[in-house]
Amino acid sequence: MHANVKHNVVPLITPGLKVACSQCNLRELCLPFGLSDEDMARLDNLIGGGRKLKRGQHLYRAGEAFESIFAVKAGFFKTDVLTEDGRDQVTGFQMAGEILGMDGISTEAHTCNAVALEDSEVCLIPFTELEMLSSEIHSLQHHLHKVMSREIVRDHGVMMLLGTMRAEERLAAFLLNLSQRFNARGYSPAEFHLRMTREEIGSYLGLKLETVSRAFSRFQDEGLISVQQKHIRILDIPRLKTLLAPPDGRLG
Amino acid sequence: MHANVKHNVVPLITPGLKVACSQCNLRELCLPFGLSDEDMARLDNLIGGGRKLKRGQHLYRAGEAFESIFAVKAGFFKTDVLTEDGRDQVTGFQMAGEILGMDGISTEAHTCNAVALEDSEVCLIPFTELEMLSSEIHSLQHHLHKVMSREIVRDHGVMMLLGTMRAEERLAAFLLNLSQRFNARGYSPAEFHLRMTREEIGSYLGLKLETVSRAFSRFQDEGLISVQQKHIRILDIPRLKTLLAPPDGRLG
DNA sequence: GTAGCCCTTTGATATTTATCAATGCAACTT
DNA sequence: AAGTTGCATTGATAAATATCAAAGGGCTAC
Repeated sequence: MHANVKHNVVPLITPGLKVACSQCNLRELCLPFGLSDEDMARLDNLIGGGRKLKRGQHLYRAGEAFESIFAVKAGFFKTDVLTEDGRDQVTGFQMAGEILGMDGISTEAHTCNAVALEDSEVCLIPFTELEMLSSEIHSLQHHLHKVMSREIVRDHGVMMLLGTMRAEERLAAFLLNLSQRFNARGYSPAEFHLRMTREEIGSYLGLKLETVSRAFSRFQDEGLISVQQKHIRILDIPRLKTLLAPPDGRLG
Repeated sequence: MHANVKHNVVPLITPGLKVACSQCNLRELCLPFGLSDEDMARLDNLIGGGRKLKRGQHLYRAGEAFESIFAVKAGFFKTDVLTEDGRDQVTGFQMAGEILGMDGISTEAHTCNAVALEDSEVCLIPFTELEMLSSEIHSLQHHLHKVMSREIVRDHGVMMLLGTMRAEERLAAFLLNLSQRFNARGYSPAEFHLRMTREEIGSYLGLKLETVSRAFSRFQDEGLISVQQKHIRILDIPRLKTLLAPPDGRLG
């Protein structure tokens, strides 16, 4: 009775196998998107072996030298930024097929922490080698740029969320985003298991954990979702979506 | 009596001249950073002529086809995202030497609007050509990646601001950020002219314009700054910085 | 030069979210 | 199996910010 329930075809994870983009079920979501077989073989060649992490382990920490980016092969991560004065902001949650570590390129050092929220596995992509290969393979270069750009666009979405939405709107947006991403990976969009705590959700959404908890309870009372600890079932996706679009709209 | 007052050497703008990275005073802040003379000449060659914009004009709009990124040569811009339901979030303010438009790479269409907040000039950098050239010039490729990564890091900083700071902290961070960027361009870090309205500041900071106005007034009452409409003079930078670091610290 | 408009400021009040506190639940350990 | 610990829920209250409203100031355009 545990989420996530597979609801259709795509077999997702083949744990224990040697990393190889050409064999990976995530290739359409990940860096090798659109490469020819030949080019994919060259990419395979530069990608370092996979690395497994236990829940709670850091993939990298702020300040560490930047050498690679990472593709999530299985599992679930959070990234967060910590300032000297003790502020802590979760900047994202990453799942299979998503790329981690691009923040480190600018300063040659990671600027945030990446932590596995469940037992996970990543592919290691040495960045200098990736740049070299992408000079030769135009579609790889372009796709890398798209991935980085997509991250910028995603960040703008988070700014929108933090800057303009109230607590329940933020949580609705968060749930719908997770739902859509699980769906894209062949999991149920309606029923899933949260890997993060209320506090981590709160940090991501700019809310306190109590506020997150209350919003969950309210959604449950209203029949939008059912919540049992970390197990979420979305009962009414359309109505959840309407929470994001104020009916009359502060359209000023 | 108008800001911004030049406080040292760097002559910044040479309006009317043909764009040429090799002649540009911004080259150390901008894309050609670190290129040899020869490579810079090649970059010169691909950069389309400059484009001038009057205050209020759009450089691009969300939905338009993406073809180029832009380097701000002179002036001041804002970028904002608008959703169907009427939410409006300013995602950044850009000044000389900064790059605009990288959000458009991922979908081949711009995802936000860029508007000149004063009469401005940009260099047009056709992206396909830039990719081709950067395949050949490794340092250009790497610097482009750094610029994109820097944008991601900047966005994380904004998330931190929106997610963890209260109104006065946000405004202090905003002013200190502007101060530092003006300083880096040879302008006074203590005295400058805001190009944006209180509402635009508020949108960027996730606050209502009245809250921004009150925070300005409070800072003035406390002798931290002097405000006269859009003219800002920072009187006590160190004390403004302490506003960002809560003395005891919510260091939980 | 002047009228009009937009921007800004300030006050009073309402709303939202945080804080403080206590209890309950569940998984993990021993 | 019981105890421990961390996580989640819920309630009462406080604090922060938004909203509504009105008036003043400065810039722009005519």
